[in-house]
Amino acid sequence: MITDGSIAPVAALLADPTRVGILWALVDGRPKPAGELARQAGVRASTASEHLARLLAGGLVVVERHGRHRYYRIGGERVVAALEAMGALAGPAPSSGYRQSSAARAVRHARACYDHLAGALGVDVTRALVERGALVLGNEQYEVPPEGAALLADRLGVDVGRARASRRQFAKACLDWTERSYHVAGALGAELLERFRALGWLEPAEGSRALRVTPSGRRGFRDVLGIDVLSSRYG
Amino acid sequence: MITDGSIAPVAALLADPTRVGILWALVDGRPKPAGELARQAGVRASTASEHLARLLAGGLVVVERHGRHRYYRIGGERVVAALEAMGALAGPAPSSGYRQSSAARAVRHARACYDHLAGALGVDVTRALVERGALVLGNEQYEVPPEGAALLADRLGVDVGRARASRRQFAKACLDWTERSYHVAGALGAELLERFRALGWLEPAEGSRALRVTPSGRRGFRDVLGIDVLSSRYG
DNA sequence: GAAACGCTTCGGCCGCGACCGAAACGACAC
DNA sequence: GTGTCGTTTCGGTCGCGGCCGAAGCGTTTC
Repeated sequence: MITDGSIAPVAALLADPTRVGILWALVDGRPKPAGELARQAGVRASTASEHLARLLAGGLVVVERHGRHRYYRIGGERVVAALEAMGALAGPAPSSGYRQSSAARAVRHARACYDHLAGALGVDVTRALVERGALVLGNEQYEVPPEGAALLADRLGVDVGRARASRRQFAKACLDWTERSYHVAGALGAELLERFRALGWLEPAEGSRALRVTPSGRRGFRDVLGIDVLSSRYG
Repeated sequence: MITDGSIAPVAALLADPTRVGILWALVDGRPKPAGELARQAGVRASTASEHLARLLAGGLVVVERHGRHRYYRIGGERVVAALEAMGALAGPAPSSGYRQSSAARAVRHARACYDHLAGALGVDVTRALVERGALVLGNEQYEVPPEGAALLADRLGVDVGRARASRRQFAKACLDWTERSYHVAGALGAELLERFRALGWLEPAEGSRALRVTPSGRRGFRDVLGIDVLSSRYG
């Protein structure tokens, strides 16, 4: 919102395919060195460096220096939201009636939004954890009572203490547009996603952002959280 | 969502201040002729025409021909959502901690989202109408029972029949990000906003989009809908 | 019919920016 | 120290696109 007329410069940052490619390579939340981003975007290192400098100045990415590498991360969920809004503008045919593309359905199934778990699965996981007393919805964020922490550690191997020690917001309650419901984000959301990956319940699909539920993941979600991944919601 | 990598061309449409100015002049939902848009954007008619042609090709605006005029309208709520997402990217300082600017607060107070009433006031109006039986929330949209139509006509002068006859969706339930609650949109939402304007309850503030509640509006919202505009929600 | 008006198309000018290769700048390894 | 590697900075080329004025097209008015 707000925006006097000043959105043009930041929109210009998204107006170049190379820069969009760089951002798209970063939406999974993992930091990546400039060289890899250059390779993925299909340009020389010098060109990518210029793009990264502009994205940095615009706040769309942030840097961390590690030795002689510079790791770039996405600049925040606002950036992902903007990418998705632009995608909604570019995706559907200009005609008014919009229907979901198969790609959209695939992504909807389970996806890594920024670096926490969003989409239908993220909402269901969050609800299941609330039902089991592992999460309590407070003001704009979730809390984890002591018995909840034990449950998360025992059943899922989640290290709540580590998430709490992070400098990031602990367990933000994030509203998912398409699901119209909350899911847990922040440090705890990232930790959950990391555990699901480590447990082999989720694995990256071939296409960039989507996550696939593995057979063992189906069992895990059903037995531990009571979520039936085969239900119609995920069709 | 979706977005293979194709968002760059549509982002380029928002990368020019003149085009953004044109779109910004259209977000209130009223159709405007090309000449007026050129004047508001501060360019010659020929330049504006080129911009409008590009916006049209991208689906960001639509045209209607009336006599020798061509009236342009905004291309849909998706466009407004994209503008707001870009504004969220441009507005807050690059540093992480985000706080609302005074402009944001002013706009939040009451605003014309697309052409229906959104923001805190839109949500409250919708809730008040639901409480009084004028609206019933159905599946993704509101319905107006017969006694509700009578109430809307008597107390506010809203012509429900005309809204129902419109080719637009009648009374879509639209989720407001910042308020995290529904408000009524579609033809009925536009009709409501029009009535509030005609009654003199709302008037445009100096800054483009914001709407101001007039003194008589304060009385009206309180007496007819039980909404206290002075409450802290609107601060 | 002619004239006025709204809008679009065309030609030309100018500047921004995307790209690359070469060179400079660190950080690490030996 | 020297060499190597990841990254940034610099110079130069090239094409895209925003801007205007003039001309063209369609509509309304007299």
